[in-house]
Amino acid sequence: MATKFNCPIRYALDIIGGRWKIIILWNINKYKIIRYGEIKKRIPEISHKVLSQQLKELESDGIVYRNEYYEIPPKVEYSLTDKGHSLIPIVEIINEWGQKNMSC
Amino acid sequence: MATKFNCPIRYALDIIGGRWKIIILWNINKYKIIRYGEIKKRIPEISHKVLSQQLKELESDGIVYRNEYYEIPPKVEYSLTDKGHSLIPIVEIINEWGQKNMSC
DNA sequence: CGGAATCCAAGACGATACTG
DNA sequence: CAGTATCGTCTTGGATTCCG
Repeated sequence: MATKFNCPIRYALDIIGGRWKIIILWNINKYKIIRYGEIKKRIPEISHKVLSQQLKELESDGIVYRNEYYEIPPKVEYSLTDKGHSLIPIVEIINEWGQKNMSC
Repeated sequence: MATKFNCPIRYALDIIGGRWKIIILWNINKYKIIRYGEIKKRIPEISHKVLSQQLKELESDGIVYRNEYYEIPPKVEYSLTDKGHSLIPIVEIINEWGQKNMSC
């Protein structure tokens, strides 16, 4: 997969460029360990289907852990991998820029 | 428009979250002043229409200047505004992350 | 050359229902 | 509760054309 990209910035954007990825990382980092339903509650605009998809992609890119408890009803917790943690400075700098430039 | 968002990170993502925005900013910053056709040449995968759209959005968000020379054939140069420059640290940190994590 | 407008295809998304 | 699958909709994007 890495061979798809000739250029580092495109590799990075392929991982974090998804419409909700930064917001999802932002929330996982905030709560450290967070259940699926809790993420959904924090990001109401995202649909069930899309949230699942994006989490799956983040997992397969090695950004988040998925910890499944084999219970009924199911319980799944998400948290950041080391690679995921290394993205947090990006998330934070984007947030800071927003704070400085949002006029309200 | 700013009132659309309750949260800084969403405001920021609305501006830079577009599929090609970061790549476009990356290129404008690299050349400081760059013509439309030159951007197109640097990002061959983006179509004429989409590049125009994204540039227009970046212009209306106050990120890039559009400098039109009234000639035939037309000549249009793009450059970063101050607000646009303030986004460069974000672009660079994303690039750095890509360099560290791209395995090739 | 850069941009607007058109038309059409591809794919993203939401809603829903079903499973363990 | 979390995830998958299906389906219909609707946005997005590409190709093309025309204009200044």
